[in-house]
Amino acid sequence: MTEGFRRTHWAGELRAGHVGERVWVAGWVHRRRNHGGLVFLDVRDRSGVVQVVVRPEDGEAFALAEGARPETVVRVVGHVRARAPQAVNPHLATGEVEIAVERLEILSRPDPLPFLPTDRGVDEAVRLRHRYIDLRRPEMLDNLRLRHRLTRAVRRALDEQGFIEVETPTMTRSTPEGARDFLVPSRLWPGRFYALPQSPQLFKQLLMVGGVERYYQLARCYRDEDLRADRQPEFTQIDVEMAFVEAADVQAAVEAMMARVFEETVGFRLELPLPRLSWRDALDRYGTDKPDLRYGLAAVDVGEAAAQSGLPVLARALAQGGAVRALSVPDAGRLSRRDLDALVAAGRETGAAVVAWIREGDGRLGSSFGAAAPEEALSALRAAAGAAAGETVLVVAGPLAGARAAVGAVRAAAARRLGLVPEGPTPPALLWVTDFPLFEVAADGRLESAHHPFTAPADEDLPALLAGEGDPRAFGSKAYDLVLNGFELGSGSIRIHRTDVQEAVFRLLGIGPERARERFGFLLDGLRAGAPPHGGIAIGVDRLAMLLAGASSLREVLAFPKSASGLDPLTDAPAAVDPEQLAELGIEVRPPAAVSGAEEGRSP
RNA sequence: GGAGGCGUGGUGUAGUCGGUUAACAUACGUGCCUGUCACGCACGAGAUCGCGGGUUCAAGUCCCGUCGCCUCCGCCA
Repeated sequence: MTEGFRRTHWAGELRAGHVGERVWVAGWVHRRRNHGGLVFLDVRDRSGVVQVVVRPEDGEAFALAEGARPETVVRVVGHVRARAPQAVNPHLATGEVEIAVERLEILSRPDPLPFLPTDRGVDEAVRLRHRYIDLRRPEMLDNLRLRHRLTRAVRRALDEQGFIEVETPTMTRSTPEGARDFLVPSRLWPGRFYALPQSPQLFKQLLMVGGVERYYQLARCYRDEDLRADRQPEFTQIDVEMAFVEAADVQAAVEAMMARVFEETVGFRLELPLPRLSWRDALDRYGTDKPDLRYGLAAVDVGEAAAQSGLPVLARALAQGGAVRALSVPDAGRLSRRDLDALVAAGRETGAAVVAWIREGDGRLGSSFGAAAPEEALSALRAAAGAAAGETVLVVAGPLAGARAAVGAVRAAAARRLGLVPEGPTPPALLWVTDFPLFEVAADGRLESAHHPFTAPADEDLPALLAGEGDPRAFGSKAYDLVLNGFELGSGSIRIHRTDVQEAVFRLLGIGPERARERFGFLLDGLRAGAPPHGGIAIGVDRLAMLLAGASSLREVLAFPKSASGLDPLTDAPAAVDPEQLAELGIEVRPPAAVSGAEEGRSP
């Protein structure tokens, strides 16, 4: 080996077995302990930390070591030697050895840094502004590594199943429906815009028409909507599409992939096939289409008991065509009155007309139905709810949608307060939610696609759809969701591959032939070119990585995330551009006052 | 678009009912220290309390506005 910036070993890999070897190690000074006549440098690289010992008799190296601040970039040449027994550090993987320095080189001296990787509790805004320092923290490197293992497992699993990775454009055309687009102005065609894809949906369908048959891509997607802890404006999907398949085939392919992902990221062996839950059952029992099944607390329909209970509030809800559902909570007296009030409040917020509780105490029943509520009625409701002795029953009533939503809210709040929600990623609750409706009714009464407009209807509803008969709101679809620990991980469907079916769906959605032609003409032409039956799914990589890492924010598994307001704290994007650039694009901007205000308001 | 929380030396925090010199830890600088590993000890420098306005004899503290960060609702086919 010749001179230069090379190294022979990773710092973190040195063990007793290396004792006596002459090694070259390079990295950052993690910590320095200067005892005057003896200096310890902890040298950190990607693999970990190793202690380097420098003594006055080491000459130049000693002078350099004394001046080596944390995060100085160094290379160390020296011999690995065993530490004296009393000097062994059991907390360090390399704690049995140290490097006796022979030569120390300073490769780069840092300015005083806003924070050090060893600092705890640094504000996230500061971390993001100086992400290159933050990424040196082992936790961040671990998250990046986990994400790498995740995408590697995806590629291996899909490759083995015969999928081909194909890239699709990120500069494409805006299609209506769905989220807002990010637009890219065209210089060659002033006044026209590309759009960044919200997903490669139409391209992957055309790849099926194109005979690719099995496609996948780790696709960047862009949606201009407000952010959340689990939502960034640009994100990555495992985009999958297959020809000549039914839903079960797509699901089987994804399950094999997920099994590999869990195995290679968190070392967990998934049991296959994954459980299936119909959309209707998910809503009836858990009050959400993405239930967290790491805990039970399933709701039961207690409409009959409610009708016979004589309780006026329940009778009223039923008379208005509503539903009454009940949830048995094994609280063993752990839920305080205040907890119960909070659960009731959580349920009320979602639009249930009634949220009440019935509990056992001192050998009699108490409830929030009021003192006048007959004990037999409460007892009958408890029995209908399947409550065991000591369990508290929560009753919700109202219009079906409100009652379902309340079940979901109360169930989640109860699980949280009872500590039923595990912290880490394993054991996971991964399942399929199937049999989504084809349409749902928007606030303004119009039909919208529950999944997206290219989702195939259920076979039994196809004739009615084509004939323009029946109630579209009752049509089923071939859509399915993959749900992990209460998060929607992915969404997929068997697609429409017949032009007449696609046109019928557009018609019901209020998309006329001209508009369909204008927006989706290339898809309709494709379907006319001999389209195979096909279907697929898109799975959120960021969200999956977040859950596997046990993180509570997407930002922890992204190297360079955006802030909650969509700003990039590192580059300060989005930023104003030169007037010349705008002129070239034929764009005039009315500068909002906020742009200059943002500059002044920024903290130094 | 809406609601809430937060903003004080580089970093993380304290600062009571408005009151005199804004405190602590750490990082930073200088010196001492030969077995530490969150090394230790001493000394030093470092803040117009996010920004703008207002109330007051007096504002880090109260009021209004604004910017930023975080969380949630709306939104996200």
